[in-house]
Amino acid sequence: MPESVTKIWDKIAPSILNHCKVYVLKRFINETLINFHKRIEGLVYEYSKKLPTHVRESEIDDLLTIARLEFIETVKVWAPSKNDNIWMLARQRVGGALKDHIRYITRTDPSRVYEWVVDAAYMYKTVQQNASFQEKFENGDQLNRLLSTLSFREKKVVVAHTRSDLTFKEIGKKLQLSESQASRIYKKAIEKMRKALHKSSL
DNA sequence: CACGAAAATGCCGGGCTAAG
DNA sequence: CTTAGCCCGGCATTTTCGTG
Repeated sequence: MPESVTKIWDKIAPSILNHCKVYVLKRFINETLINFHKRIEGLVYEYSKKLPTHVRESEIDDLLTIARLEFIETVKVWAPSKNDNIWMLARQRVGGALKDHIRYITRTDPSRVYEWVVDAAYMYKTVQQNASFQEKFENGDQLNRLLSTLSFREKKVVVAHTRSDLTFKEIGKKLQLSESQASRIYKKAIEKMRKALHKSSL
């Protein structure tokens, strides 16, 4: 293609693309959403796992709606010439939208969200399915009891990762282990705690 | 001690997110 | 959108354990 033609094309391409998008969105919006429904839902679900149970239950529908809307927004701004895989971009933006929403409700009504990340990452991993866990956990010795079921090394890894916020790589360095080994020990420890908790709740 | 099973470990490559 | 860093699991290898 001669240079002049390329130049013209560059100039009109965006608007052509735009017309296509508008058309497709109008015509096939439902199909598109169905196509991505599983992934969007999965994303929302994953994100909601980080939240306290009562927040998750009251917000999950809103989050789903927000996710869908943001996905549509993403289609509008998507530039296929840069990356033909829209999901890469969509996941990022949808995730951001979810966070914004949580931030928003936190500002509006702080009592609805309780400080979840700070001190207790493992609590959520440990008790996702156990709704009554919050009451039990209010006395901290439940935690101590669970920690006592772990070996010295496991305790060290769990505390380092949750409380001190170290990466597995750093923990590994400290304890003369590889990153993956630290990861596995951590996972095993969490599993152990989960089982212990489940047992004691019966 | 010898040998096979089971557990622990390290490397590597892929998926995912946060930051740029 | 791209990149860098993190986590994780599969696979191969080493170490530990249990038994004759």
